[in-house]
Amino acid sequence: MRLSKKTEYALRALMYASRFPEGTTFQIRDLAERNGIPKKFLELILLELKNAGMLSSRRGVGGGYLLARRPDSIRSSEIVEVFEGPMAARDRQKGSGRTEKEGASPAVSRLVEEASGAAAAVFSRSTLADLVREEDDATQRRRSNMMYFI
Amino acid sequence: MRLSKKTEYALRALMYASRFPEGTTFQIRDLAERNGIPKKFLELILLELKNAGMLSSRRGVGGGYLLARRPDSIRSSEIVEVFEGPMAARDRQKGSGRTEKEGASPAVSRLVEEASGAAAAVFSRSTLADLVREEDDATQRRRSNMMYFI
DNA sequence: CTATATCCTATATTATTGATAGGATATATG
DNA sequence: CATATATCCTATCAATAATATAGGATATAG
Repeated sequence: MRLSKKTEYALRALMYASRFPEGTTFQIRDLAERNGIPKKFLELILLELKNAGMLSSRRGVGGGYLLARRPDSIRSSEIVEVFEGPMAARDRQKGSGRTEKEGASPAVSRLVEEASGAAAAVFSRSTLADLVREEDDATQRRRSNMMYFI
Repeated sequence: MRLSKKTEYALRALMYASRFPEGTTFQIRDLAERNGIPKKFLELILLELKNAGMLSSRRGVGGGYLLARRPDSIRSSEIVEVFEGPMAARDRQKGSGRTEKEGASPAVSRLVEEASGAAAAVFSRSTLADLVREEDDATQRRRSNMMYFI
């Protein structure tokens, strides 16, 4: 299972956004520079996240982006699905959907959907707040380990 | 989660192979024609499956391919991994592996690996024999449904 | 009015996937 | 041994998707 750069950048961007106090904005330029993400590419991504309702923005001087929802209310699965599309095909009504692939085997399709569902469940159990917390913990652990060598 | 055409064709090919009595061969041409798979493309796929030890072959007149192992001993995960690569990064020894992506967040990497692992587990629980059986059941059910409308 | 920063659409670039091409090699059979 | 058959192998092409850049339009604070 591989995430596209877009998704990876989006996750990192939202983690970055989570670190700002509620109501304060950050600028694309800073986010891009500090995280080594191409600025123009990042613009497109933040726009999509805004359209998905996870970010909001203020234009013009002193403007920027900010989280539109609390980090603990944003599931990782929501973020991933913005860029990777729906992870498991769901609520298809029989006959109407374009679920019927050309020569696809029903058994194979079913297996793939089960696997997708299992992966989706993992992303659903994780929130943006979890990711930020885990990242901080990892950084903390790294610091402690270094202390041993002083 | 999406499987490449190669993987999809490989699964279908092995299911096809499973339906032949042990020790008897089938030809690429027939498999390709009956399943709507480009013949030359299929050649490459069967060759990879042979190199992976799932098929064996006899060349020349009267030759062809045949399963090298019993269908119930071949996990779907093995087949998928031939074409999609290892599903979950495992047994990496610290420092030596090329697991360190450029600006990747540890928390994100960990999440992706957990999701991959969950998907991989699903494929691991399924065997080629399961797929064939399920396919037959589905076909049977479709027939029964049709009977209602006579 | 001007500097700033998001918004929007189009295009370019690169990588991956899907598919073809053409012959080399092995082998059963007459 | 000649021939037809079928796998084996490597190279290349074509189509698509992913990644990235370009250039301005629009809004807004001061």
